[in-house]
Amino acid sequence: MVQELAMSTSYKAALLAEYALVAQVFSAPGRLMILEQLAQGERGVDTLAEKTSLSVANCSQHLQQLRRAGLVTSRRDGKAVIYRLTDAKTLDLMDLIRIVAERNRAQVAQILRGLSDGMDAPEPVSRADLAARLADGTVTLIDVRPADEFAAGHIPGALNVPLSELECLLPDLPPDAQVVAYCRGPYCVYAHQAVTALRKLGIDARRLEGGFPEWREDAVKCLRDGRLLNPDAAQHAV
Amino acid sequence: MVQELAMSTSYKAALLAEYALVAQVFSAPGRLMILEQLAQGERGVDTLAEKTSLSVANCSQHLQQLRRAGLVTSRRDGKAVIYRLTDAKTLDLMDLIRIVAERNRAQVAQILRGLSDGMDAPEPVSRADLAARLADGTVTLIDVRPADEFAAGHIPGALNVPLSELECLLPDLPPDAQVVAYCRGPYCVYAHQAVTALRKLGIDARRLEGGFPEWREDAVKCLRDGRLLNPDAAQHAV
DNA sequence: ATGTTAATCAAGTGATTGATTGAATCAATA
DNA sequence: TATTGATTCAATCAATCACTTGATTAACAT
Repeated sequence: MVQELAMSTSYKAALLAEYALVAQVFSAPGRLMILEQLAQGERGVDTLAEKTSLSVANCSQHLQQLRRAGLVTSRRDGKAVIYRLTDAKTLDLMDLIRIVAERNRAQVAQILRGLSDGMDAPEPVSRADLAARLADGTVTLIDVRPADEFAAGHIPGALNVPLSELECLLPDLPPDAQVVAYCRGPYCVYAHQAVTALRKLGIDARRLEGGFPEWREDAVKCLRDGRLLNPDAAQHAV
Repeated sequence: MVQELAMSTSYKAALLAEYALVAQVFSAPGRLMILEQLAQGERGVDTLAEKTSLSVANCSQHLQQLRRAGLVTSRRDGKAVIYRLTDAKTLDLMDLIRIVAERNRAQVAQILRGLSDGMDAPEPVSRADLAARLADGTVTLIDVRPADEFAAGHIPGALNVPLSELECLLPDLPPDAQVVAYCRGPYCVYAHQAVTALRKLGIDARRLEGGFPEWREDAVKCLRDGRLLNPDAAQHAV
């Protein structure tokens, strides 16, 4: 039994080391950026390096740490090596890290307040609400990501309006329009900023809860359940 | 607008640094052990040092990292400084780290198989199942933690049987008894080992999903909802 | 073959981390 | 007030990490 106790501590130490290793993977801002990009879809190394403004070599090294931890897998496509997330749960973990940070670290709340620039940010719109509103046609949905990411996939019915072109949207907008903005996900600040900018102009703008990856997860789930969340289809259904 | 984009990246960098910092706190086995202990209830520094077999100074330093990250708070009780978790969500985060590790790292699955020592471990018992079974009286619930932790709080109806005293349980056990074992929580291996040992002796033993902290969380929730999960009370209700 | 592009590897640097030791601080009590 | 015991701070060391640079491998095109 003494032997078993000793075994116990060694097993425990090994497990704790494994858990710590997984946590460590999320403890570098660069890797969080990479994971955020991979959440949008599979990407090559140079694309990731460009989007995260890391050097290619550095990005590659981060990717291999992620692979060693089992969080990403790669395949070859010609000269390119394409990486993708192995498990959607990874995104849940990232989101929970964010939630714990927001709840327990005053600094985070302060930064988020800074993003709304003095205005009180309205509650985000839930994905279910968005689907209903899109079906009604009572809302304008804008995708605030760069054009290439929009092209690689977006919520049906969304307009691609990168932050720098926000003003171009205004002329086509009725004054009482309700705008919902989304971007890469919970880590991305584009939608925050778009909402703040639009509200400064007196427009009723709100943020979508989560971003494109979260919406897609929901959509996949709903399709699996035989229901429809796809707003284009929903319009016909309603 | 260019200025806003620059702002965007600086805000984003600040947020990512915050998230990375929270993740980093979970990236040391020693801190995970401390958090597991604090999940059971508030503890003083020397108790934590003893339970985790860390030096007092080292433990204190870890605790201050945890405090800097906002995950624990402290109060003074006489000469002692008592630490406690500020947020129950922290436990959810630890559990999700464990789940991601189990799903994506083969090594973890291998270690867990090693814990069952060749036998195929049965599915854990859910907490709802346990409540029902306890009410029926068709199950023997054992708490495999050290006596002092049992004394500081345990599931009503549980017998305290530390691993080293597992054999003492046998004489009082009918041969067809169903045993459910629990310990500190998902990070703890005591219950795994108790189940393996008992099953080797031909006893129908299973592990409770989670551990004492998770059960308590559930119990608190149920009390808040006006329902009753407390098995002692449930026995009267049924 | 040769060159090109994409990704990885290898080595080195500066900064950070976890742990140890011993001294300093603090609150309660004699 | 002085003492005691519990905790924290400070200095240190070895190990690790993120990142850079330059060389190397791999797939494809000419």
